[in-house]
Amino acid sequence: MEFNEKQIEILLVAEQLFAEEGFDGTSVREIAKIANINVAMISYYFGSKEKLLESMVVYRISGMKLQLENLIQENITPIEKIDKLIEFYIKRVYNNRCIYQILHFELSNKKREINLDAFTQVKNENLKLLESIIKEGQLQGLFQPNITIELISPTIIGALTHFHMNKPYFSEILGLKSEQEYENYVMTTFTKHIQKTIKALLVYEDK
Amino acid sequence: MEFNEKQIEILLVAEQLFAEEGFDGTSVREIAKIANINVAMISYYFGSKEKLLESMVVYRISGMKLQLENLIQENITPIEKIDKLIEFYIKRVYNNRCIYQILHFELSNKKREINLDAFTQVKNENLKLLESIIKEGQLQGLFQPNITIELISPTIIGALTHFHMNKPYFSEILGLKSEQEYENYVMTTFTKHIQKTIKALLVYEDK
Amino acid sequence: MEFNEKQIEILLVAEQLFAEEGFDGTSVREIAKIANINVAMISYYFGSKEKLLESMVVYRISGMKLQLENLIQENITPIEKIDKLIEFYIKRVYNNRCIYQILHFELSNKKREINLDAFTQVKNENLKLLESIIKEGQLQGLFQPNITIELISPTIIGALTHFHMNKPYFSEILGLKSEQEYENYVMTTFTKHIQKTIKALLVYEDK
Amino acid sequence: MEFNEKQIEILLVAEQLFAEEGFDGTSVREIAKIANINVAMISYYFGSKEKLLESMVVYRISGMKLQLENLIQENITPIEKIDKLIEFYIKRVYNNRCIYQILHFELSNKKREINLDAFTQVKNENLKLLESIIKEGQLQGLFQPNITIELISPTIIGALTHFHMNKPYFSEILGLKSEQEYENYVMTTFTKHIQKTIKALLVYEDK
DNA sequence: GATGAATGAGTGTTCATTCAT
DNA sequence: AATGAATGAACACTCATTCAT
Repeated sequence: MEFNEKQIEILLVAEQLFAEEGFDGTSVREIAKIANINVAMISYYFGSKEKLLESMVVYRISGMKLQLENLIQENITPIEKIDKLIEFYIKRVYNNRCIYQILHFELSNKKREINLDAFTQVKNENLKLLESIIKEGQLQGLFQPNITIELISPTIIGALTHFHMNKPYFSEILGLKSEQEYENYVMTTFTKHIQKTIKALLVYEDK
Repeated sequence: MEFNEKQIEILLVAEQLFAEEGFDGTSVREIAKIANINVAMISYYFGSKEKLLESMVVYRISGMKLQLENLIQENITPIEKIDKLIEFYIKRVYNNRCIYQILHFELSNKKREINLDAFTQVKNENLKLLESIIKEGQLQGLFQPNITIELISPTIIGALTHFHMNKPYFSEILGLKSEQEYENYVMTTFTKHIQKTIKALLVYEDK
Repeated sequence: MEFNEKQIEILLVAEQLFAEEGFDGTSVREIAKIANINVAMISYYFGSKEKLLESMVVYRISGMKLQLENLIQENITPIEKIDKLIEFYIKRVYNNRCIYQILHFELSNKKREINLDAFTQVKNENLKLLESIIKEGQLQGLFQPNITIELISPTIIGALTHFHMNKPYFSEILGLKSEQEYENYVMTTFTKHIQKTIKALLVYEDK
Repeated sequence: MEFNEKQIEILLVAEQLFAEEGFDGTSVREIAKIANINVAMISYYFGSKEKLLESMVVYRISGMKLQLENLIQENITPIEKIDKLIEFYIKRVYNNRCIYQILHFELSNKKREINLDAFTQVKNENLKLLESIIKEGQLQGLFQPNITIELISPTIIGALTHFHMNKPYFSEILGLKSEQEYENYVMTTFTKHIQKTIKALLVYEDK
């Protein structure tokens, strides 16, 4: 599916609004007003408000697929790979934070039924990649056995999501005064914290 | 603020619906129907739908306050305290998962402005308690210095929240076939994973 | 099902509008405006526009049921019974001409699916009554055999309906200048014409 | 007014839809989709949806005009003429049942104002022809005097129209299982019933 | 001559809330 | 104290039509 310029503009406006006010909390009129188009255009272009959301998912996920394959190829240690993977992961979630937030909500919303196969596929690929890195590390005797690999990804994304959802609170206690400072914190201190946490987990010998 | 029996029933019904379908996705008629009361009761008892949400927050948080004070008193090692704290923490979030989920989204919703002072206060107390434990451990040379204490709590809650939001996905890949199995997994494997992760972080010596 | 005063007022307004402008050609706002009520009342009272129509049918048909049973009991000749039946029949259709017109249309409209069991029942009862009168006449040697009884009723109603649908045309060529004159024509000349027609059919010996 | 091939195709599609779902119940998009043309074509070719209807009337009526003139010329008895006229009449209405059904309702619709002069003209010609046949029969002493000639035509068309509008009901009670059986019934039993009815009326001596 | 894009007005319905009792 | 009736505003969506090309 391909989108024209006007459609993409609508998608971007809608994405921000959905993230800020929720899907149900956003009216098509609001979207139309901000996107500077006629209300009817949304039905015209996407069919319905729900289909607009689906198109949004398609649009965003199509831009997430590839990219990280070459990460594992590089001739670096598993530890470094983990660092790189986490950095890449956090960047991706942060850059796509709107759609992540929207889906985060709609996923847990029993009412809506969106086709999330593409999204699940992305998650599965991530999981497989992570698994291969960890197994490589375990073979080399660097990582401990008995790692619940499936819970690593939610630890990373969950921490970031929670942090971001409570942005005002954390900005306050961490003294982050601008959007720039906040983003900088995520990309440095926060990323390092997560990297350290996961690496610690991997090498930590439980009694 | 105190609530009578009928009000509490409304709060419980509304809590579940808000969690399942979102605040905007739930109509007062729906609540009234399930709670078996007249629609007008909601405005009558709480003033408005928004104030109902605020009352819900007050009601739930008032039941969260105290409790953990005596945790730190016990004559056990900081490591054991961390274990206990995390277990307690996960249990609390899991048992109050509905209100957590609701707040998770309403917090990040620019439209809504709920008074969250009580909630912030709880978070601050948690943070202080965690801080005192970690500092105790650091003094005893058990924990590393340079821990970003503020990011530990979001790591715990974030992981759990994310896990729970993607319940269908994780139930699938982990083979959890019933509600009971799922809850059991959270209380054992998941809890151990988080405990291990945080303890690893605290003792892990970064190069 | 029972209707209160306000509901009946809405039904009457809607009936006239549906008859004049068709179901699809009438908006609920138009009904609300003329009935001097809020638009939301229609959904509130009847559930939807379609259910309003169904209620209208129920309301009108419930007033049609009984009545004619005693017609056949009277100790008069079959010929006189036919006269009485036709007069009664024309009066009933004419007095309920709005709902007849509406149903006439909606019946033949593939889109709509209204529950017409009650209406069908009325038709069947009419048919049975007519049948018994004609058979009585045939037994007495007054009426010819080989009457297609099922086609008598459509001849009567069809003629009246067609006449009424083309009211402007017939008023013109028959010089009926007022509503009163028109109604008077229906009740006298038209009725006599139909009575004569049906009686002729019943006694007419085909070669 | 002349129509090109494409216009005629649109008219035919629209005619069927208008008959099936009513004028207001049919959208131009629906017509365009089925006729496999662009939506804008309808406004482009006909000016508007309403003018499309008017064109349809013009188109259909132009094909109805002549034809029956030679019926009366033939050297047959008035009775036979009546039979022929009714047969011709029923065939014509049946073959043009779509436009008849449409007009049936739009005529009685106060909203719409279609130019029906051509249609009225056809009706007047029919009336005149019928009148001349009956007067011929009366002169020959075959028909009774005191016939309300204007009510004969509505009796014929009305009966057929009513029968057709209630097609499902009559198909049911008459055991007509296919379109073919139905049409056959109209052309034989129904036609004979009407012929018999009208002839009976004409020769019937009222007490 | 013909059409895809776009529009403003209108559709039926649902919303949270208020009012009279 | 409690509620059924009622309301105006808003909802997503569809309509016939127009316009630029």
